[in-house]
Amino acid sequence: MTDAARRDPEAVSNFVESFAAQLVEAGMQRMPARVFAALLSSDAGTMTAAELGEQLRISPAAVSGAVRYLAQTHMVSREREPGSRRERYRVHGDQWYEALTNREALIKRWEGALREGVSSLGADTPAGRRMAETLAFFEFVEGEVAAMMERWRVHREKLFGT
Amino acid sequence: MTDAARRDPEAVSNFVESFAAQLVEAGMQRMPARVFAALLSSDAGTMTAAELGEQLRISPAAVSGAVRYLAQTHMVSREREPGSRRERYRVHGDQWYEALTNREALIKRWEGALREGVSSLGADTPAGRRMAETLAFFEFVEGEVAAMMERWRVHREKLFGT
DNA sequence: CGCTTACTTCAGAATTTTGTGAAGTTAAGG
DNA sequence: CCTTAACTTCACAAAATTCTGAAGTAAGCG
Repeated sequence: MTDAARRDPEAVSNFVESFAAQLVEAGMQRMPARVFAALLSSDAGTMTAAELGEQLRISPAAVSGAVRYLAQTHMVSREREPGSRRERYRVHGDQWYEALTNREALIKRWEGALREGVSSLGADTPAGRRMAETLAFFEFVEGEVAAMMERWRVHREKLFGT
Repeated sequence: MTDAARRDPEAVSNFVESFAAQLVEAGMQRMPARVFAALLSSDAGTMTAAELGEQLRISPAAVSGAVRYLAQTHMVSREREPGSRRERYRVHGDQWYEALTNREALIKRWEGALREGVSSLGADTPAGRRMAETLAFFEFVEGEVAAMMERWRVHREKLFGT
């Protein structure tokens, strides 16, 4: 292990907390944000519940809650080491930001609410027309995001190799 | 005014509250979400502070706070009717979702935090490499979003005319 | 000028959210 | 089977946030 590669726990912690703070500002809950940042900055890309609790100074209950949220939103995955009841949580490196970008369920619900708005306020009213346009925008974005992620994969390969 | 265009206050209110609830779920604060939904579903696309307070049953203080937030994030604009100190708040129809999409300041800060992470954890460590890749992703997205919005304007014109 | 209307700011009450300890559940290991 | 380790759930205390009423500021109007 080179000097550059030796991890300074304080530097790691500084980064974890400052990156987590940015995620919080973007609307993420505090504990999930901290847990996620810790995983992101771990060399293996995985940590156990105990390691997370120790680094972040939080209770097992807090780890459990944060991890459940992160798994539900596909930001991390859970792995069971065979023949053990210790779990490992992993950032999927190239998949978590796809989860971030792909808010499909959310957009679908917005679209539902807007469609309802168009029909209940009347498609022939100014407000109804405004909502129909907004709806068209979301439908457009939905299609574009998929194409963008495909271009990213190509771009990524060019930058970092296969 | 046709029957279809006559506004049923209860239908409007139902839509406002349900759309606001979706915005809240996406991370927006409650009052800004309700105020924004009310503006979006108004025929004129503008409302005064008094109208907002009455429809949403909230105090002038709450209107003031919500509107300040919405103006800061470019979701609505404030207009002064000349020769009056009554203000009108307006959804810019085709601009608010651009504001939603264009989280440039946010992304810039994420990039800053990640750059710091790469250098403090070491560009030659596994964690550093993971963060460098994440950083590249955000840089990529930044460029793509601008192009996507340009395509939207073209698409929009095709759907709704100039 | 002063009155009045419209918005803003601020302190605090009320609500909501968050994180903990403790008890509960599950499954490995003896 | 029984013990114990690992995670989960739950009730509650603490902390943070939200919204209000009241006081403050500014600008039109007489």
